[in-house]
Amino acid sequence: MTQTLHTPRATGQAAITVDLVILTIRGGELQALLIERGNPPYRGQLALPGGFVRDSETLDQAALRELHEETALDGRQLHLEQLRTYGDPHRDPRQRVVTVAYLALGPNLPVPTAGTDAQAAGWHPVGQALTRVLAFDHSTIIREALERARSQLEYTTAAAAFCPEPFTIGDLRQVYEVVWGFPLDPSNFRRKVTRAEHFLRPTSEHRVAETGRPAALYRRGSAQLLHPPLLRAGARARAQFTAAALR
Amino acid sequence: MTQTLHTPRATGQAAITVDLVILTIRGGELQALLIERGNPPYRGQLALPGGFVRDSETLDQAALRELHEETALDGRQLHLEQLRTYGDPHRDPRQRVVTVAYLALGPNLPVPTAGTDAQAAGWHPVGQALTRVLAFDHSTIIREALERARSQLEYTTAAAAFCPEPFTIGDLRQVYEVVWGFPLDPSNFRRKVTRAEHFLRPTSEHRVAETGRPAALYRRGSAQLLHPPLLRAGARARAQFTAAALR
DNA sequence: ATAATAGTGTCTGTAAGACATTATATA
DNA sequence: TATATAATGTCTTACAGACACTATTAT
Repeated sequence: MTQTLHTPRATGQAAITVDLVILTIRGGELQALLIERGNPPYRGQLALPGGFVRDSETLDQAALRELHEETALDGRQLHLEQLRTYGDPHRDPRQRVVTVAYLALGPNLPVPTAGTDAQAAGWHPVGQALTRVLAFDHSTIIREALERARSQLEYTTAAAAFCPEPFTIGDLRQVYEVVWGFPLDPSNFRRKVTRAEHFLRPTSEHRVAETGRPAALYRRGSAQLLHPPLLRAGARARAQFTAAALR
Repeated sequence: MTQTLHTPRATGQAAITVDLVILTIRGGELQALLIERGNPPYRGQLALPGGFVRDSETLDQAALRELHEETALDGRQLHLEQLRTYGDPHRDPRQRVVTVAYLALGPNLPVPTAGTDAQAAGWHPVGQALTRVLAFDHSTIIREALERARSQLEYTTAAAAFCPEPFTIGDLRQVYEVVWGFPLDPSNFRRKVTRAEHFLRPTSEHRVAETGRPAALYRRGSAQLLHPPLLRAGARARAQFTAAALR
């Protein structure tokens, strides 16, 4: 027990790692950063980036460090949160490894440099990533991360973490559409996010696109939570109805 | 890294425990199960129940086992979910201990038996528990657990886990009032929960109270999520307004 | 009758969904 | 001009908050 801990024994000892589900939007698609394993087990298979937690660092610090090693970004610009911990005794065939999974959302992240262990790292559309067999229990982790990300968009302002500043309301709407996988009404979406307090900070600038009226540019506001939430339920019902009508 | 793990080294090794925030409603108050530590460090201080994860069990199994050891209940009747993982390198002064915290919600749990390590276990109102200094980082854990529980009541049917079956709508409303800490309109609450699909399963029975009209009895329905959610925001705003008016 | 809680009904304000209309750019 | 996207406005529906009113028990 935490309370007694008379003697340090093998019981309860495990290696601690952090694994990162790093999501970004590239080419109008939601993509996740995956590495190709260079060593057994699961050699040659895709896996989430991650690594050991060092003796001197907190779990959050370990996640930030791994994030920096993989994407050369510091955590100040993006959304990073603990997702869940996975500790099945046989999730790693070699020894017991308990991994704390983190979810990171970032804007237009760069093509990753070659990993420190000469592992190829690259972006993969999450749709593909979900159908592939990943190493360890990483398929489960990425599936739960995607659901968390979708849910975060409902109740928080996390969607703005996907947008490089400054951004338009159209950019922000595209984030929702790509992550949720169905279209939103542009008019109602605008009304919703502009009325939410401190979600968007207006600028006086505009962006001239290839075509169409120039769009006003915004920056991220101070709000973390979205009140009231922007729920998928109604829109999803409509999308399902549409999908049913097409069958 | 999880991916390489060339050599088993000290780096990343830690003891793994589970800690439980077990909440129930007793005497119209939200209470948490705490143990009094019989050994240093933090001897004599209050702490969350918990213990080592065994080599052969999953994290969820460890939480269920500890729950059974502390309350003599199996997990089938109550709500149990992983809360968060705490791994500050100095959270335990003796060695590195990473703990996976769980949140358990149960109906009218019994007075706990003496702990296996002769530790006194007992129920404490969460309000008091929050003001006391608990062992380790358990004050943080219980604070985050309370916020999670309050949030769960908004988006899920978890409130019913606090009610011994069968229960009345008044019982269920009292759960919300006790956990959230402010009163709800009985009429609107009834409309909300009865219209939510598969939240409540009606029975043909009624309960005759000391006074007042007998109340219809319900059992928990199959729904896990509450659509649309029952948000604190509006009600909280009213409560704050009321509190402000009283000052 | 009175008190107390259960349960129903109604009015109002807010916000979401659907969709029409106007504004401003490029080709 | 046509086309595309931005931005505003309008109508309707769903639902929450407030609260009046009825129902059914015990004292």
